[in-house]
Amino acid sequence: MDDITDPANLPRRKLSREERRLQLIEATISVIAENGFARTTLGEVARRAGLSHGLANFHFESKEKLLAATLDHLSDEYRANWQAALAVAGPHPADRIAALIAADFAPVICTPDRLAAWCAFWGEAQSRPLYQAHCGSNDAEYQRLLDGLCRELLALGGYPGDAVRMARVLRVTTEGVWLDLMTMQAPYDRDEALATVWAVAAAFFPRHFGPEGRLTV
Amino acid sequence: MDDITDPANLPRRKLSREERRLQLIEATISVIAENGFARTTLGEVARRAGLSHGLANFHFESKEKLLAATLDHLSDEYRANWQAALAVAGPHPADRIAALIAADFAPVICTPDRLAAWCAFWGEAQSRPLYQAHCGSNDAEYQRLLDGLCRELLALGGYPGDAVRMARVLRVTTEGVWLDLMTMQAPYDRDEALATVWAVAAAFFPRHFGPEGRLTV
Amino acid sequence: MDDITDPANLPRRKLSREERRLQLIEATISVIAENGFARTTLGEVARRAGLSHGLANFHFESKEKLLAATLDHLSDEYRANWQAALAVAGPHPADRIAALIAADFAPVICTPDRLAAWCAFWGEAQSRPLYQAHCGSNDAEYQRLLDGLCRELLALGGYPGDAVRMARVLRVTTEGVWLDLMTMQAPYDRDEALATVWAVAAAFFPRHFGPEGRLTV
Amino acid sequence: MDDITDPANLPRRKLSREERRLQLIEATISVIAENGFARTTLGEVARRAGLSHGLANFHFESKEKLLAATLDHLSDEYRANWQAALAVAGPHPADRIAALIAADFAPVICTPDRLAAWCAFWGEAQSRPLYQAHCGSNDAEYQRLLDGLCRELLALGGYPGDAVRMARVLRVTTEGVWLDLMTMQAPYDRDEALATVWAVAAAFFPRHFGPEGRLTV
DNA sequence: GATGAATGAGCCTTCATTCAT
DNA sequence: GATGAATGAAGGCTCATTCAT
Repeated sequence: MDDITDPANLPRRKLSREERRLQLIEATISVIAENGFARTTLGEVARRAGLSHGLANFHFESKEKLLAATLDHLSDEYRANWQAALAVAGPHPADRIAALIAADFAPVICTPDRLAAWCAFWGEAQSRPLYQAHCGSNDAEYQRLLDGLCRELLALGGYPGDAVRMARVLRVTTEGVWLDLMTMQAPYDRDEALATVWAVAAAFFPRHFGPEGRLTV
Repeated sequence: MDDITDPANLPRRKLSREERRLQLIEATISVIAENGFARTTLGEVARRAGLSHGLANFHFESKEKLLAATLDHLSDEYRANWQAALAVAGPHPADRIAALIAADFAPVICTPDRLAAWCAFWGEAQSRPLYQAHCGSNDAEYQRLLDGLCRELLALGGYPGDAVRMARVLRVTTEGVWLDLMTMQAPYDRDEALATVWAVAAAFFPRHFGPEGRLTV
Repeated sequence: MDDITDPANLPRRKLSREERRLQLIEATISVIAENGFARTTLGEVARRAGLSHGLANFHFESKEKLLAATLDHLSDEYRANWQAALAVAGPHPADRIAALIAADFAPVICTPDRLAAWCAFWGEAQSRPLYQAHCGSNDAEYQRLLDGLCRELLALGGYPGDAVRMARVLRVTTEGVWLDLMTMQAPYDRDEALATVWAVAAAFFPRHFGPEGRLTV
Repeated sequence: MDDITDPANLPRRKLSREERRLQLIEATISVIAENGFARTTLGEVARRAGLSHGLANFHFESKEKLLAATLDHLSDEYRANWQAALAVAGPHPADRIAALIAADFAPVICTPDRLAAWCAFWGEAQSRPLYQAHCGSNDAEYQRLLDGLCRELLALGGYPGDAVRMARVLRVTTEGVWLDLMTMQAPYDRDEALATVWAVAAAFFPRHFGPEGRLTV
């Protein structure tokens, strides 16, 4: 009855807290991406994770907290991604800006599921306080960093213009092409998306960002 | 009891089909903006319009169709706005591009409610087929137009670069700053938003779009 | 504006009270037959009658009363039918019983719509008081008549058995084959239905009801 | 507060799936019988079962499927009843026909609630496809059996007549007296109902079915 | 008479949450 | 830890009824 060698007992083996949480968070991203915020239910999340209905509540206490944890996960993952990219980038501001741009289209980050989940969080007014609470500081950190890099490169290159606006354009262009990838019926591919953001950098910093997607420092 | 000024008697006043539909659509935009897609209920829409919930179904048959009609309304309104702007713009491509950019930030269009509603429709996976069906052709028309104008201006000004990408950047930058206006805790104002998009145009077409938000043809 | 020769005014011409009522009752029978009791709505009845929604209530005050009037109509029609059949039948009890049986399968009465409506009224518990109130006396009259005829024929023919039971069997067999016509996937036709009831009469009164559906008095 | 005898705690007691399903099906039969098809609501069914309305959907997914399960239950119960009766009946066709007739008036089957529910399913056009899908095969099996028995007895006894029609009359007479029990204000009792069907058998097969409800083989 | 907009009660269904096992 | 039965609030929708026009 309690034979641990019985295969029927195997699926029931208890996973660690953290493993279960991650499993449920990934399922949540997937469900949000596919069904949208409005039709994301705990039941569907649990089903996709191959778990029972009640377990999601057991691990996260409430749907609200599961969504918050999901947003946290996405935000941390995003931050870790660009930080890793920065770590291996050269010291020149153009290098670092290029690294940040490229990082946004890394295969781990620029996944259909993850893009759709981001869009859902942006679009849902209900989630705005959630978003502020969980991504606000990460976003602000990113923005300060990009602002600084643009200011440095502006000074180095003697370019005209407003660094804050340029940083903003770089950021929102990325978000915009992400939206395109979600919204359009026959969207362009990830390379074209990256090239589009690169074109912005090339327009702002023509002597550093070449037309062919290469740095020309 | 028969006091016609009694507000309780007002809802029973009959309006024409079109007036009621518009009233309900405006209420829908308002509710989506405030509560998000997931928490937009027929009941709340009706309450905000000061009507009974049954009336929404009477006029639109279902929630789905009310949302579709709302999206149609937004889409038509947006299209009418930029077409009107084009109608009074000069023939030069720079004039026309500037008109299109400015139109996106017209007070009628760039309303908090309307921006939030647009974002909600973009973000909700559930509404993607709806969006395609109701805005797809308008979007495509806008994009073709902007593509053509960029191509003309590129040729006229002897600028380097890819017209399609430039048109795309102009469009997604607008969407991006709209998102900022929705997402940020302390967003910049509409003028700064417009200036941001203008900065893109100035970077792409420096001899036509001056740094001060003025055409320099 | 009030040109009576304008063809557009023709469909609006006001019908007499009785014509409208009949029109609505026929529509009700049709809707009950097709959709069943549970899905019979005033709206559908009005639509099928080609009239406006509110008119049904205007003429019948409530749905309940429309159904009652429909049942009255069916009941009166049924009664009128067998009374007419009796009026032209000979005086012999066998003649009169045969006339009653045949009357139940007259093309005017034994219509799919009407059968289905009868079944609906029988089946719907809710309508049982309604049924009693509106058909009870007609049913009782019919039953007394048939009881009497069976008693006479029993005496005349020297048959054994209980007249009341025989009358009951004749009646319920008719109802039963009606139900068959409604319930079965591939029911037999009206002639076979009539032959079935005739077979009962032939079993009870073999010297009067021949095997070939002919009286053998 | 934790008193297990407190009735308020009872509903929270968990039962197995099958027990709950049966409980809800019995409640459904009862509500259909009392209120009719049109006024059978999940809420009323749940209330009568002493459960929450959500549970009905939990166990049956939809009202439609609850009704289908109810019909299945009735149909299986009916079939099991006459099969059990056949199992203990003698081999002679008259014995078997008599067993079938008597089975239809067994106290378990011929309950007011169950009769009313049957009538409701017959009468409601909406439920006709449901009926075909769930009772069609059982009905056909019963009919084939009765056809065969009548044919055998006809041959054995040298009776004139059409076996199929006789079988049909036996069946519809049963249904008809059932309807009487439902429809009439002061119906006769179950014994008289049985005697009525017996009278039919006696008329068809006089040398086997005696006038006193006894087989005379 | 006739129309159809408007109301609101009531239904079916979904789903977050609780909790006995 | 894990399961899944049970609850009940809330949402979408239908429809009988009312009533201004």
